[in-house]
Amino acid sequence: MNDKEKISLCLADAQSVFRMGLRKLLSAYHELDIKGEAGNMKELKMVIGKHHPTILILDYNPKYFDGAELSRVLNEAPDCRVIIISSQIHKLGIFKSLDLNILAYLTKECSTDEIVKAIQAVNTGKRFFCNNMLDSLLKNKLIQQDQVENNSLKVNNLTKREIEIVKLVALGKRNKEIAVDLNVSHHTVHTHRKNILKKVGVRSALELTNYAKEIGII
Amino acid sequence: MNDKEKISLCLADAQSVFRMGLRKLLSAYHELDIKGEAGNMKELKMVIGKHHPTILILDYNPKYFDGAELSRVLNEAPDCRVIIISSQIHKLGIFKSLDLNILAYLTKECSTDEIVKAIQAVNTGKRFFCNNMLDSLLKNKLIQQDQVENNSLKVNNLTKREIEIVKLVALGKRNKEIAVDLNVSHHTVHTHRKNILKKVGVRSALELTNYAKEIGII
DNA sequence: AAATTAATTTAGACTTAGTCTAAATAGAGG
DNA sequence: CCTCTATTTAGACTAAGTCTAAATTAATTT
Repeated sequence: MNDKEKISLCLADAQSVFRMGLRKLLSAYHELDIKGEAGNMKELKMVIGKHHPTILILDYNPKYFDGAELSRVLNEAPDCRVIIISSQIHKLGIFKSLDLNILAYLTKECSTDEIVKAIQAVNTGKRFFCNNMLDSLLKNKLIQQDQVENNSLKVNNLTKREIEIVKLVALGKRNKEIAVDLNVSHHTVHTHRKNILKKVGVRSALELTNYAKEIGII
Repeated sequence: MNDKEKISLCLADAQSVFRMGLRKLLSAYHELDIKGEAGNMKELKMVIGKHHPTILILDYNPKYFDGAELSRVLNEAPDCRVIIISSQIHKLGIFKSLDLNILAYLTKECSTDEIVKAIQAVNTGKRFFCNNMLDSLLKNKLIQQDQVENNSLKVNNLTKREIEIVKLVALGKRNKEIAVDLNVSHHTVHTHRKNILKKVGVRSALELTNYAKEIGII
């Protein structure tokens, strides 16, 4: 096979053992060409700059791959399609990330078959969500059944004002502080907060904050 | 090398890719003999029963490995020493688990070097906590500096009564309900609760519940 | 034995958050 | 014009978290 016909891949994961496993798995597919690996942000910038891969497989754990820097790097590499393969659904900026070139979301527990399928789908510009990921999103009420359609997701329920409130609540601000910030009565903030909790289906500011992190509002 | 001198290993992890990586990593060490793998509880019971390994390397993700059943299986295999290698620190029943034969805790991001070191330590009956794990526990205030000593941990701060309260709070019970349960005034429950929050270093019942799950109280 | 300390208990005052009902205003779209 | 949604304000109530204060009991030390 001509090298130019090969799918150019890079692996970014803080878990070196997982990278080893991915290499082993993908070595059976001769149309795939693994150009390089990265265990942190610095290495990722290097391999992207050096190899310009068609596809990047990324476990985006924010402890090792800074979100803001990641956005910048990926924006500078618009031709690089991204597969997120994560064990940390909690910190997925999943909906926010749809703006970027992230086409697939996998969990680390998904089958090797799904990993290969994801690569093939993404290579032809299609989206792919593994079953684990969809199950997890459904179970955690991040999405409803009617928001899943041909492996694409449509969200989110909150209004502009409510999202403003969520951001401030997530910062740990009190209702009265938020009221000052937004130049409204503290009763208003109170009501918004109540409506948000009901809409999102959580019971406290802490749970709401977790939700906000999950869907990438903050 | 004689087979009887080899360290008999089994791998239990829902992530097949990670198992592939571990196999690849450990294949370089000829004193290690990987007897079998398991991706779920059913398979784990089979490989333990069949191979009676000296060491089990386990990512104990409760979604795939039921905690209660795990305890039972490990109790029935008292000679099997366990290395936990997890990406989900949040759900670690770490202190509770010290009763079992779990001698080492690693994160999936730790270096391959530390994995090998852990196996060697555990093989000679020693405990091992990787740097990531200790950092994480310290950062999340699950332990304080003075609770780390020669790679062993001494906890926990809470009194008997406080632990009773925590359990009931974690069930979502109200102060007045707890007061009835324990035959004390709701003021008492109130004060206990306040003291617990302060002692644990959290700010709400929800955070306390998370803590209780982390340290294995519930 | 006495003193000290930790654990458990009770109490009151205050702030904040969450749950409820109710309603006014403004804008978009049919 | 009517309706629907978003936004706003308000009051009453329950629950939880923060504060101070103190009494009783058990365990430990001196």
